[in-house]
Amino acid sequence: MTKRQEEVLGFIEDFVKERSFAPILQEICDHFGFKSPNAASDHLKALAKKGYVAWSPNSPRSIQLLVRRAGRPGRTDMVTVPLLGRIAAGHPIFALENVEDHLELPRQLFRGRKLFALKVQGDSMTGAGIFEGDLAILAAQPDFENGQIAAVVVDEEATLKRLYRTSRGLRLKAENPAFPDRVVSSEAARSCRLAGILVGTIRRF
Amino acid sequence: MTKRQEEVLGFIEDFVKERSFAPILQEICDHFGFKSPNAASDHLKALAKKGYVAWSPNSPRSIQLLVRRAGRPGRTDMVTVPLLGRIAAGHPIFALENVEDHLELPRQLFRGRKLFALKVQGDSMTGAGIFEGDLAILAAQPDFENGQIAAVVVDEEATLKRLYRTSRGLRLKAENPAFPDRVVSSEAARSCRLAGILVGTIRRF
DNA sequence: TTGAATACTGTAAATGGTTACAGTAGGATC
DNA sequence: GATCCTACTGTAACCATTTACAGTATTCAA
Repeated sequence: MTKRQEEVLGFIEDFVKERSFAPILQEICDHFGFKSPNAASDHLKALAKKGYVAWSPNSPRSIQLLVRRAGRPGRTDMVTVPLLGRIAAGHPIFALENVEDHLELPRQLFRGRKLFALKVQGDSMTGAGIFEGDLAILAAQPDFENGQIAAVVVDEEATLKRLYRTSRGLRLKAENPAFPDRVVSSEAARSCRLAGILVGTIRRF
Repeated sequence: MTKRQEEVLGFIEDFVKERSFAPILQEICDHFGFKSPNAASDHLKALAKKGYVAWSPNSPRSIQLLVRRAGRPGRTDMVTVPLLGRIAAGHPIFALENVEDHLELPRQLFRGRKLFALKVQGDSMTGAGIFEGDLAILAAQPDFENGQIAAVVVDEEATLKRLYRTSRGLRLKAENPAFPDRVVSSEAARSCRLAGILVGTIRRF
């Protein structure tokens, strides 16, 4: 592949990436300043001959890219956030068996380093604007500050609650009058692990 | 989306999956046995109006799928979503002077193509779990379906409300008993523009 | 130094594909 | 009973896009 052909192929790749369909000959010409559609056509014939692209005769925008080349570097720094399902009490939170899916999110969107996501179940936090089906984004952290919302693993289950330290132990407060507070004594607190604190929510309509 | 429209959309998805470019109208017609290209054209117009596809006029094979339904792998490409501030009634929504900031989001996180964001002000939609300070992600669309939450520009201001078509005009319903409904008559509807429909929210704690 | 490939310009024909306009029929809504 | 939306048929105009044909200049290998 010549240098020029590589440039043309690169342009087509970029075009497809951005618009999700291939350019017409004229658009290739416009980009490079060619004054005849045959300039683009010639390049495509060469690329087809060498196996980089294919297209159907008489069909606009039918160019197919046949070779996947090294991807260009992305500008935004992304984090892959695991969407966790059931969190078993005995297992480490990030165990592979817990991972149901992955989200790719821009790193700077939410604060915190070790991020993970949970799908909200139940209505215990509706008072804080957190509803069933929301994605809760959490930062894995060993500690919390009074009044923060966090995911706590108690009895083999992860629940989202507002946390307070009290003289009698840990207080888990739901943001919904229908759900009573729950106090975990300091002794029992060993069977109760802080999974992470809430840094954000995402809801899709 | 009607059953037939879903079938057409499904065919386009399959076609793109297999051949990596969109079909022409005639190919859609061939598949369904339509005898006029307008049959396919009509379906596409309906799908476009509802935000499922987009295409460029006079451009063969330029149909873009806007909603990711079946869990396609696809690498994460990003959209730059403008965070809009004050939306002046006379100006185009995307006017540069409106843009306060930009968000980089994974394209497949929210459906819709022309995305923009607004910072929620006020408590009129708390019943729908939308609170002051939330980022509302909206898709610019010319039309809506009954009951959808949308940003409407009335009197130089953008408000988020649930929309209904009624015999007397457009009904803007707040999701908070403290805020009364508002009905915009068909005549006054000219001074009231649909900016976009709500596709998601993001909250940062 | 000849031939073959690359890298284009320029014009025009041919055709592929979209769109416009007109119309039919059924179902839903009010 | 009027009106609107869906779901098509049919014809034809319009134009977008490809392709054919003819030609120039440069590079590179045999």
